Formats: sequence, C-alpha cells, structure tokens
Amino acid sequence: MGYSKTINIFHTEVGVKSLQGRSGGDDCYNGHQPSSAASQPSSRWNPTPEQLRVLDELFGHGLKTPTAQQILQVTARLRHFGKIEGKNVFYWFQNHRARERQKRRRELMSMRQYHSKEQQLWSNKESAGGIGLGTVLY
Amino acid sequence: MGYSKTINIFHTEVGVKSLQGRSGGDDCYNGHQPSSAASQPSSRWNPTPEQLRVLDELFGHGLKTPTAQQILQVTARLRHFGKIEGKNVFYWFQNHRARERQKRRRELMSMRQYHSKEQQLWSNKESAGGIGLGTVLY
DNA sequence: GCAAATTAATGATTTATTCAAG
DNA sequence: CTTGAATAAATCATTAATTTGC
Repeated sequence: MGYSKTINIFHTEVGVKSLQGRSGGDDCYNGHQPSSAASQPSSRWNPTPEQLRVLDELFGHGLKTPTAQQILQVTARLRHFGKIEGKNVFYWFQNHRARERQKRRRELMSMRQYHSKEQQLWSNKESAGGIGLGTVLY
Repeated sequence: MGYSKTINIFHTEVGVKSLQGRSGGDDCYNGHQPSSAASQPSSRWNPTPEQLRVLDELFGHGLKTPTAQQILQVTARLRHFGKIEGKNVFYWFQNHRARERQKRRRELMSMRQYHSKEQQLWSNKESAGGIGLGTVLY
C-alpha cells in the first residue's frame, strides 16, 4: 500500500496562512521580501542559499516525496541555517515536483509539435546538401 | 571580478589550435580586422550587429527555445547579413537562456537575506508519532 | 596614439539533470 | 530499472574591450 501517502500533517500544527495559498502557486523560491530595503520580517519562509543547496542536493539524489519523518529530519538539518518549519520543507518538495513536471511538460509540448531532432541537426552542416530542410522554410 | 577566470599563461603564443576546420573558415564577420592582411579565418562565428539585433528582438519577443524548424528559419534570415550556420543560432539561444538565468539568479541571490529569528514551533509535535529517527535519507 | 598584456564576453563542448516510454 | 530525448549547468576556448607602459 501507499506508505508514502503523504498526508500533510505539517500545516496543521501551526497557523497556515491560507490566504496566500492561491495566486497560481508558482514560485517555490519565494522571491525577495515585499519591503523596500530594511530588514522587515518576511511573512513567508525565504530559503537561504545553504538551505536551497541542501534541498536541491536531496532532491537530486532521489528524495522526491519525503515521508513525514524525512521531512522532520531535513527540517532539523536546515534549521541550523535559519528559521524554517516543517511545512516549508513539505511545500518546497511539493512545489519543486510540480515545477519540474511543468517544465518537462512544456518542453515535451514544444518538441512534439515538430518531432524534430534539434541538436543533431546542427552538429553537421545543414547546408551540406544532405538535409531536405535546408531550403525554403519561410 | 574574474577571480576564477582561466589563467592562461600561454596566451601570448600564437598557436592556433583549430586543427579541425569544421566551420569552413571563410570570411566570417570580424568586427575590425587589420586592413592590410587578407581575411584571417576565424575559428568561431562572430555575430554581426544586425544578426544580434534580430536575435535579441526574437528572444525579447518570446522566442526562448526555438525548435529545429524555427532555428533553420532564423538562420536563413540571418544569413542575409553574413555567414552563419544553424548550430550558431542554436548555441546562441542556449547561451542566452543560460546567461539570462544566471543573471537573474545572481540578483536574487544577492537580495536574499538571512533570517536569524529562531522559532521552535516544531519542538514536540514534530517528533511525536513514534517515528524512528536516524533513517538514512539517501 | 599604439600594441602588448590583461580582463571581460561569449561562442562551442562536455557533463548531469529531467520525465516518462519500454 | 533502463533508456530516449532534450536540455540546462558547468566548463573550455577564443574573441572583443580595456588597461597599461611607452
């Protein structure tokens, strides 16, 4: 059975700002602070470069959908670099997966539109006479 | 800047390394060559200002990852301004995307701030549930 | 002003990823 | 689990910009 059912127990523990849950849900990197310059406390988690590095490394090593205990461990590790909560880690993985899928899907769309071989065309001269696409085209 | 640039102590030597004349080596655009000598074959494509203008315009208009056909069309258009191959256009878009991303990522990085406020919101409840810690994450 | 020396840009290659088809 | 398709990231290599001493 799906042991990794991943019921998000994390956002139940503390007050989740459900008012921000909308807005397309795109960025997981949480741009910059909404203020102008000075250190105004941010309302959302903003990962430090070290945190981001660790998260990317974990993701790259195959940790796509961490379990609850994995999220807790990762959170503990990342807290050493700055303020962070479990829900931040949970959402980071969720958004990262979605973002990767989206990116890949877009790439597939644009590629299947023409089913072309892209780079291998350019490795050799396209004008050498062997490729039928060398002419016309606009 | 440029701390980790390639330290090439030999770059006073003339030794042109282009042992593979894969790019024909005819008259590429060279911004300003010595007027006396004949066109010295350039080992790599050097875009003319017109070519650059068109490329930047296309990119700015939304053409970020052109398909093979689009690359061929663009190449055909740009060839009117000087010698060019499809792979040059392909590489140009690849590099342009990468360096735009690089620039934006560096900007984000520099404005990213560190949050020192520590919150212990997850002290007890996170570790509850009888989850055995010490699991290898990857 | 002018080239040699140096630095910054950028074209071209290589390496590591991604999702998902088989 | 392995591999196909196609990058994007990282790196290498060459060109232009510029600095520098004369």
